[in-house]
Amino acid sequence: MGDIYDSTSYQPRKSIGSLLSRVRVEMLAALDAELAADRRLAPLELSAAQFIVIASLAGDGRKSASDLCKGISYDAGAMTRMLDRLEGKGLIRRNRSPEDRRLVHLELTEEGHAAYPRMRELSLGVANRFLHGFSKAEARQLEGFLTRMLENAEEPAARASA
Amino acid sequence: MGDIYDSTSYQPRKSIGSLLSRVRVEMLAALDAELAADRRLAPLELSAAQFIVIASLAGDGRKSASDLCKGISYDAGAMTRMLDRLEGKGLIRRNRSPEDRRLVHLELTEEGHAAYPRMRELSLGVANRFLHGFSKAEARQLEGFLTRMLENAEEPAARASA
DNA sequence: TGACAATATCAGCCTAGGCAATTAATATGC
DNA sequence: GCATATTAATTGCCTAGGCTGATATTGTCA
Repeated sequence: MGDIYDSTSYQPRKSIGSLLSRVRVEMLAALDAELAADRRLAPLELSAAQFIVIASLAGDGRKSASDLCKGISYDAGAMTRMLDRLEGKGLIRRNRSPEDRRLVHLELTEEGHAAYPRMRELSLGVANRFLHGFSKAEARQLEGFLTRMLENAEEPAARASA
Repeated sequence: MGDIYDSTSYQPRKSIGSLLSRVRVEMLAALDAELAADRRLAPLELSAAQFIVIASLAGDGRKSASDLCKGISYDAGAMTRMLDRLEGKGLIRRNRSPEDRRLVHLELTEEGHAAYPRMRELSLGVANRFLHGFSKAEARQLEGFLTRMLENAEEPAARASA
């Protein structure tokens, strides 16, 4: 249960952090390419980031902008502008909440709902491609590892291994 | 060996891609925080991205800018500017190659070499913190999973699962 | 050798996220 | 009730990466 990396053998460029970043870059690039190549979705010029927002809204109906930010650790200012773009494309709608007028409730438009299944399908294809050769058990294990790393992130800098 | 995710159960926000992005964000933020908090390194105002470049140069001596770009899939234009910054901080040196005058050989300055061990130490601490509770076998397994995903990225869009 | 392709670096423009300050609305404490 | 704190959304400013084209240098091929 001790430290995983030690001072003599640790190679930053080959560590899990670097690998993670590179895999992420490749997955995002792959999804962007799919979104740009799809005949139906190409005109919308969607990015992977925008897909995540739409997927969040497609999941459980009505959310506020700040809910989204918390959910995907995204800057609030950047979120405002992303919502501007998605609204401009006619994929989402903003509604001031009557109960709490600070809030803006977000929902997919009909067009957003119509486009989502295809987006989800492309995303699924990319995920499966990157997991090619994995058994289902391995994939679940990987999910578990990443989840545990996220939980470890919560702990406020426990000053491990000075 | 079939697909990992299927159309009925796939939840984009909870898939490996999303998890990966979130873990990466947290790790980068943690490293940025460490770099900013360290008494010795704080004046250098280093970012996690800059650390990766320095780590690459600290590894095996002399590389060119394009070598770096290929190694970490980074834009060439962005690399030029990052090297400008690192040169401005006195951490690296540029040398036009005499053999091939298109190339710029890069190397750490004395100050760069002096600062690197501490940077590496902080990075190691962050990595170990995120892997808290992992056995060494699990960590190796995770490295293997990510490496396999990277290899899967190579295949030019095999049109899996249309 | 000479035309043309390829490569490395760099500079300009665009996009987009992070941060700080602002505004509006609500919650809290006295 | 009123002053203060808190929260949500927004805006402006800054930074930094991605893309395109320009320039210099080298490789290729006839």
